[in-house]
Amino acid sequence: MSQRDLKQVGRYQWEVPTSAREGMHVPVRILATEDLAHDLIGTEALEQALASASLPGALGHVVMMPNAHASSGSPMGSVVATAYPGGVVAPSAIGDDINCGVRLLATSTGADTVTDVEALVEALFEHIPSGETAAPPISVSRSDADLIAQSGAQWAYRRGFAEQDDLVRIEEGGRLSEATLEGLPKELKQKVPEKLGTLESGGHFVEVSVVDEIYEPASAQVMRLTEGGLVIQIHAGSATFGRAVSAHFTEVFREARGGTSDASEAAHCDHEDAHAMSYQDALQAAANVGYANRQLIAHQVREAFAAALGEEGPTLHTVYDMAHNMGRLEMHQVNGRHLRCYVHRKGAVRAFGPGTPGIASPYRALGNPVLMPGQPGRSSWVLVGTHRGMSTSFGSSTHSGARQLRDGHQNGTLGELLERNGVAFRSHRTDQLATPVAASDDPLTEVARSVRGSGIARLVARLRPLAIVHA
DNA sequence: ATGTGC
Repeated sequence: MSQRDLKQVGRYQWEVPTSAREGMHVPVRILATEDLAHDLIGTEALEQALASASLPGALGHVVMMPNAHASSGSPMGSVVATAYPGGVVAPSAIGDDINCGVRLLATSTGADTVTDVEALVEALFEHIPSGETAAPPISVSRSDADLIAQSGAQWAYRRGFAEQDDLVRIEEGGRLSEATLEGLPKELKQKVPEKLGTLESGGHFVEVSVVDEIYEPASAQVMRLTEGGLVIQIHAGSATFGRAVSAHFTEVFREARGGTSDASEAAHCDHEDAHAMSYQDALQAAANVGYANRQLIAHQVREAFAAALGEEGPTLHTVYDMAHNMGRLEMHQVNGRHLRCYVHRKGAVRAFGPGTPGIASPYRALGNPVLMPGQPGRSSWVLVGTHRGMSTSFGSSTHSGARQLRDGHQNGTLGELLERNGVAFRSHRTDQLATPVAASDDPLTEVARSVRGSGIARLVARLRPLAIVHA
């Protein structure tokens, strides 16, 4: 495929036709500025998107987000919808860390009330386990495993780690109802309590930020956001369990095909197959572990605030909590027909437009809240889903406002960036601060401009980091 | 994204 295959189909939309590669059932649509779209030509990420468009039963088009990058199977930052029934489910189009996602908490007080940021980041670092030896901050018994898998964040509520108000503002109420651990190998079930309530040892983080700019005051108010207000983002997943589920079913699906399939081909399974149904149940269980995990971390954040700031400390309300690696059965308009679609979102979030069924009740009329963390040390965004996104991206937006670092575009390290921007930082890993970062300090990144320009979500607020606890 | 892996 060459540049000639990339056709502009909208101001921020580019399409690679099915003729670009043998076996494609649908085109690939890139939602990006011209620069970002052209940067994808010749990349492994685009090859992976073309392969995703070849999955049996693929519908409409494969969506590539502006910051899509190569992963295993489908690109991180892509949406693949398949016919249900008639199509397939592919774990690698969902992502290994099932229900990796983001929670946003907001306070009713201004960020300026926190005078000692160092003490706060220290308290967060102490209360939220991370690193290779991280263990759950509370006792999680083996018998908790089934409850966590079946009831997600609602398990946390019953154990006193959540408020009713939290549950209302978590996607799906923090609980998917078809989840079960039945039929899974014992070693796999044992993973559930292992790292619950921890940031593990990778790219996850807790970030304290200030609401730096509000683009839509009325929407911001519904989302409990005020200019200058203190907010907290939690980025975490299903605490090793999701990866175990993904690995297990990738193997199950490969074996079911006689083990003959090319290892480079994404493992997949017909939706009607019993193996796919078992996978769906385990997928929901892993998603519930993710919701429970972020709820438990949110509880620890509250404990840390109380420890650092005492009685004068702010109350932390949940704004929203959403998955960015997940698969769901949904209804969508595809080429004028209302169809049941199985929507794989990998590095992509649900961003339903106003009034769409399935949106958490406080936001039903507004539209699906979208949480888009940026690169550590730089801006993050809160957005809201649109009607336009329903037809453009199966009601999806990207999970990150950070663009991929291109060769030759690095300028210094994360440590220098944090120093320059006055961001407090704690991590068990000494190598994190040496991570190379991009040169651009433009607060409205090209990714955010691409999302806004393509119309899949509207910007509500921009967040500026004050302190980060990084895994 | 991660007690990666060729």
